[in-house]
Amino acid sequence: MGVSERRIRERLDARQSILATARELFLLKGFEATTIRNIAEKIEYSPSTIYQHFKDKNEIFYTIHSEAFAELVRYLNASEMHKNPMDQLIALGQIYIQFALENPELYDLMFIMEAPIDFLNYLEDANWIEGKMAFDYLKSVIANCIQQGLIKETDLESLSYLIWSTVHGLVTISIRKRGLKIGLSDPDTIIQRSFAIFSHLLVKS
Amino acid sequence: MGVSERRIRERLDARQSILATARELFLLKGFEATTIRNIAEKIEYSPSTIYQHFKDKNEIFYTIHSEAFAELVRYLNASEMHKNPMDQLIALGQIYIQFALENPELYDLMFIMEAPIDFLNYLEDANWIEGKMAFDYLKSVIANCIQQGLIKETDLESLSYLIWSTVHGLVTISIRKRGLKIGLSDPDTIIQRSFAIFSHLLVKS
DNA sequence: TTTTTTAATGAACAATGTTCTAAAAAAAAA
DNA sequence: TTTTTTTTTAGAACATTGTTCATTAAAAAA
Repeated sequence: MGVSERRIRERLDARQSILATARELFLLKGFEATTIRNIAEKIEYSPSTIYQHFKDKNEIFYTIHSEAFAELVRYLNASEMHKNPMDQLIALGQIYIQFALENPELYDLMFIMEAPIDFLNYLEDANWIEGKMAFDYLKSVIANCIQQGLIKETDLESLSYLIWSTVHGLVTISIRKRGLKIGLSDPDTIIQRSFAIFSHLLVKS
Repeated sequence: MGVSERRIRERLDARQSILATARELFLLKGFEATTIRNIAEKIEYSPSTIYQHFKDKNEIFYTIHSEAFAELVRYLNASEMHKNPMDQLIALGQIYIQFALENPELYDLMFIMEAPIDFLNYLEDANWIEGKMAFDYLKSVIANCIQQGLIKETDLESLSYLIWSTVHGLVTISIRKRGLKIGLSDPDTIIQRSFAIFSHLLVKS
């Protein structure tokens, strides 16, 4: 009988509507201003029902964070149009920056906020697979660059960490509003220019 | 009569003890876990008294944030032992990283957390002078490098932003715990190695 | 001593995440 | 169809939070 299947489907639907609403409110008002009661009200359930689907607020936002990684991957895939790994690497950086600037709240959740990592720490010895996969992908592209002699550097891990850090730094200064109130010209422009300088440094190395 | 002077002094003492306690608790337990009631209890005042000295919790932590900048400047001053501006620039980066790794909570408050900036936004058209001064100092050192032909780059602002972003990115990935759960080797080590690579890129440009 | 100004308090408010017990609904068994 | 069992939902309750406000205590001025 398909009754139990329907129940599973209903549970999944409820879960999905919680996530969709949480995400909507989060993008609209931010993490702290998105309350369990807000979410519950919008999906017309009681607050306590939400706790049958998620351990706590952090788990909800950990899940959204994971979904956001799927979107980032979709962005990054566009880099594979480039045959030359150096071109691909630079495209990767540009797309990463583009994703962050177009989805600052999601980027925040993925790479700055503590909530998702707090939930991860609650699960014992759980790895941050979303981050690890993205970093491994970056590493593989850089490895190609090295292999083809486009970059001469032996320490793959450190170079990858440097490149990630650089684009991460470029966008987080902006996202956490340290760039605005410092008298800089338009944030997006300076990020693009800074990345261009960094690309030149890399290519000529 | 010195009576009003004493009262001013007493007010300042109270203010200072609020700040000292807030800072102590913050370094121990973090921002959110440091409550107004915690602070009040420790200095043996009622919670409401604190609001006679500070508008809200954000103002307390904005003040601590400003004090932390004085400490950062103390760190950075050590870079002036170098005559060669390129050496100074690299020392600047290393000291900046050192400060962040030795005072991760303070660094968080200064460059990542939203609380101080939220308070700044409450004051209308207030500039982030602490950040601006630090950035201007960095710019001046880089300007010296350009002037002496050690770096060939016309866009001073973008290059400065790039260098700041890079060291900021290096340390924030670690501070917000994205480096740990990714299977990286020791965070401090990889940060040092990555910065060394970056230094080489800069020097050879 | 009396008046006025200043400082400090304690109670109270609204909002939060979360838990727990009881009710309602649905499914399974009789 | 009726009864029993299981699952789902709700509502009340708890402890905490930042913050405000009327009232009391203290200190300074007159």
